[in-house]
Amino acid sequence: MAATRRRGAELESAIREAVLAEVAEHGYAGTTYEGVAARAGTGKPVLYRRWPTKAEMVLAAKVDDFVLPRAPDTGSLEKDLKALLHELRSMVEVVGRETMLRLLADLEPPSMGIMRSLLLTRGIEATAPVIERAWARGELPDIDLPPRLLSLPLDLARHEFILAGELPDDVIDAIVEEVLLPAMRHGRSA
Amino acid sequence: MAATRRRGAELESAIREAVLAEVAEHGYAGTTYEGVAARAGTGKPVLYRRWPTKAEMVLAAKVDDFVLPRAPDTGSLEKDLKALLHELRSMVEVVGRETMLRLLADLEPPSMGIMRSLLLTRGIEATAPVIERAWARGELPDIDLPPRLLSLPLDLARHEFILAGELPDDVIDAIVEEVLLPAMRHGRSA
DNA sequence: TGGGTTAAGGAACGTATCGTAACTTAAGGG
DNA sequence: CCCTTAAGTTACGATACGTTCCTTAACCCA
Repeated sequence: MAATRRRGAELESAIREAVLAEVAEHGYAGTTYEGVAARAGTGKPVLYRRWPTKAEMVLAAKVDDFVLPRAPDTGSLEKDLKALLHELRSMVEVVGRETMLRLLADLEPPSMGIMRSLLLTRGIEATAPVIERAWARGELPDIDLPPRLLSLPLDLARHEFILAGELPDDVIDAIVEEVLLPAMRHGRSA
Repeated sequence: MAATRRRGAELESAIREAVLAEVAEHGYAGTTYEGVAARAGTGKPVLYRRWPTKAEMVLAAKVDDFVLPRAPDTGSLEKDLKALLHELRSMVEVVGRETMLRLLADLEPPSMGIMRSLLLTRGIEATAPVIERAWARGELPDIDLPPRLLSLPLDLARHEFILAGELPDDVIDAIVEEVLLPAMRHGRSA
């Protein structure tokens, strides 16, 4: 049928687009190897050769959506933190609650570790510049915060999103005002 | 074949035991209507008549495992909080990470809301007595903490368990010392 | 106690997806 | 230009799904 036969990057990106489209259209649970293969104009064996499980296939297609949230310098720690969580919200909404939960449930040790450290590392990396700016402004004592405190903002927001399926503005405000600011202003140094 | 035919509570508890055994043996993903029916000595239609989805069937069997963690009075807020998280650990280990994640992913609005408010309510109820004892000891200013701060201990522990699959002692210590105590001692009142 | 209603028990169905196994034949490299 | 690799295609058995139908035991109530 197909006079031509794709290889390498061309094929991979066609598959990637098919995976994303299927997940967007039918959800993670409704995404199947057969559906992806059909949409990508290829066959199941081509997919199985690359990813032994659906979870790894979806993760490979979605991994670029796990971007690093970057908070703008708003002039204050409180506003920076709120801006950071707004950034995160856009990000998790792209990934989606169902996909996030099923990836966490389906992925096995090798890939699971990658995803976990990706979430953790990003959580710390994203918050670090916000803290450094607060130091520069004199809003926080100039001592290192423990890693757990650095990952706290994204951890709390993620937990909220996983449970509630959304992250409304007032919840962001409450997290920042009631939890993050007190903990960071008075937290133990590392 | 069966000269006798069970009904009501007798049948329900046989099914319940079968669900728990199947989940324990094959995991949530490996649990099927057919497996449960076979183990309970009944048929699939009997199960489908009661629960339209596997998630609701498992939730019904597991709901009693979502107990309220009770922290003993250890004499200090710090130790009370650590004891509370140790209690929670026993609880979530019974439910299991995979079951927790897949229930969160599979349950639909009606049952999902029940589970969510169950987690949230328990999280607040479990922490409240710990805070009251801290007030009595003079360890905390005698002002109401916002609900988000009350649910924070179990929220953080749950998030850790969901991501890491375990909740080691040193993580409990770090959560309490680096996050919970600073936040609670200096948190805004409600 | 008898008659009627409910639902348990059992079997079978078509459908969908899984994961794998062949086979052919383009595509790309030496 | 040959030769290795792997894309594309078809087909397979196995498993679980969700449903339908039928029988008859268990229970309720008159």
